Amino acid sequence: MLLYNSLTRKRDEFIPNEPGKVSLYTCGPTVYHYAHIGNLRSYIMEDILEKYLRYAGYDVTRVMNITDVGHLTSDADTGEDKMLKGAKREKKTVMEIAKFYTDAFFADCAKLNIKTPDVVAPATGCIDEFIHVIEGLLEKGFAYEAGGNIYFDTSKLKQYYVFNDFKEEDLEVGVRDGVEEDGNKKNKADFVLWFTKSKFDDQELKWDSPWGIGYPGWHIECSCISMKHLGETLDIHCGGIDNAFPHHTNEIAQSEAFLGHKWCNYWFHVHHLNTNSGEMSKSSGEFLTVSLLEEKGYDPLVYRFFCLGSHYRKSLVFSYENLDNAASAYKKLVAKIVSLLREDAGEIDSEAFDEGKAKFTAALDNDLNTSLAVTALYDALKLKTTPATKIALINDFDRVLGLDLVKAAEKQMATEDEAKATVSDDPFIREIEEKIAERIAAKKAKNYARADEIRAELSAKGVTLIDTAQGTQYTIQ
RNA sequence: GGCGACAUAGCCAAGUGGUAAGGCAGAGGUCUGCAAAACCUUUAUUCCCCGGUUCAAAUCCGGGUGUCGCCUCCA
Repeated sequence: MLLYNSLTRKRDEFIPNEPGKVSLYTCGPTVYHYAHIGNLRSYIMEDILEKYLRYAGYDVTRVMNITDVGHLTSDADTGEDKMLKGAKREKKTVMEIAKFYTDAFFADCAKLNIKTPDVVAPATGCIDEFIHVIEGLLEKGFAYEAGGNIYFDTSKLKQYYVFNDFKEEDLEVGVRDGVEEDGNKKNKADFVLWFTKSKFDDQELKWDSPWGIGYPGWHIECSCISMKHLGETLDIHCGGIDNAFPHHTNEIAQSEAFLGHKWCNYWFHVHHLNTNSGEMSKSSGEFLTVSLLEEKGYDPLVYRFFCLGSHYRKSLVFSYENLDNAASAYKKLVAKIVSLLREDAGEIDSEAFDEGKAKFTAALDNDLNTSLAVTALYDALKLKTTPATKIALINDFDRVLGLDLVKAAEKQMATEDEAKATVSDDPFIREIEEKIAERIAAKKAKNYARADEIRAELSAKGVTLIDTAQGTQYTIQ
């Protein structure tokens, strides 16, 4: 399998450290607010990666952190802790905020068929490990104390900028508003491992440490949580592209300085979801969440399908027009599967099955080409073979794609059958059925004006009539 | 200013040197009294631009242009 690796900047053949096993680490959310659908695009694409690795036969262990402390809005001591900000906004404690938004995050993931990682580790549960690693870095001379805080010394590394060919003198400090230079740093790129001096006296969560009471820097948590659960080497590290620098760069710096050897081989970065007006953000424009899409009548899986139509290394533009596009394609797929399920299933033709499957794996083997994998799904439906074979293929693909297509089709069939079988004990249903009978009679008598009138009447009550070969069917809104 | 990614029809996209897949939308048709659905047909002489290499370039090379991202909050 070929996988683009941000470290080498090309597609590399994926070879795990231990044959047959994959250790996978994902930067999880900072649980100070709801995740927006741009955040969730990353988790959807990472879910595809995880599921495809499993599909390909690997024994995968996936770990995700939950950032529930110490993530400042700026790296200098002047920034505000995001968790604290969230707590203030909602007049709750930091722990209450963390619990609430962690649950909300996994609820969104469930709706999008994103598998919960094998290990989910909140940062606040690993303080001892953070302290242990920081102590090690101090001992080895990779860290120093200044102004009460512990900093990582990037000048001690042979190569610090691993993902970008940055030259320190070219970097602009304070390119964004609200970011100030921290005078305690020896080098521009140094970063905080542990804070003891904070301007925020009301920082709720603090721990004792050899350097005084304080709290960890943001970057240290991912390194430590990964090492705690996955050991000294890691196969794939995932995250959004914006995290490549500085977050992942810092993770590599501190992990490899501490371990004294190469840490992670493959870096998988998902590009951003944008809107027509630019990057999606929590602070500007419409705050797009899964719940909002649901309110607007979209099945969350339609959003997943929308994401699969594009490649994870391309930025994708979100618009309702594009989502409608996906919704309509999804609906058509389900309808096709419904008609397949109503046919005689027949036997599974293993030759056709293998042919369909080969296209699918070829697509995903090539740097997770989900768009082509979806095409393989369409191709499977077009194969000249039995419905049983097609359904088997769709179910097989869905282990990776997670679109619940057969499930959705079965649900639709059940609704249709139920509507047919319902006996008229409900007066409204009885009225509808009487009207339909009257309309059929009118049609027979070629009284089309009356037939259309009845259809309009029912339509006003939210009942849509559809004439099919099997007779008139109706749906109630 | 520096670094990186990307650029293919109205939209989403495939394509990794051999003459432009697929999906959505649109158009025309078949079937229906009409709708709807379904099915069939159709929609890029050309891949951001300009050079170059080659028998052959969307694909390789050089130079531009544009969009997005990063340069200490973001996925």
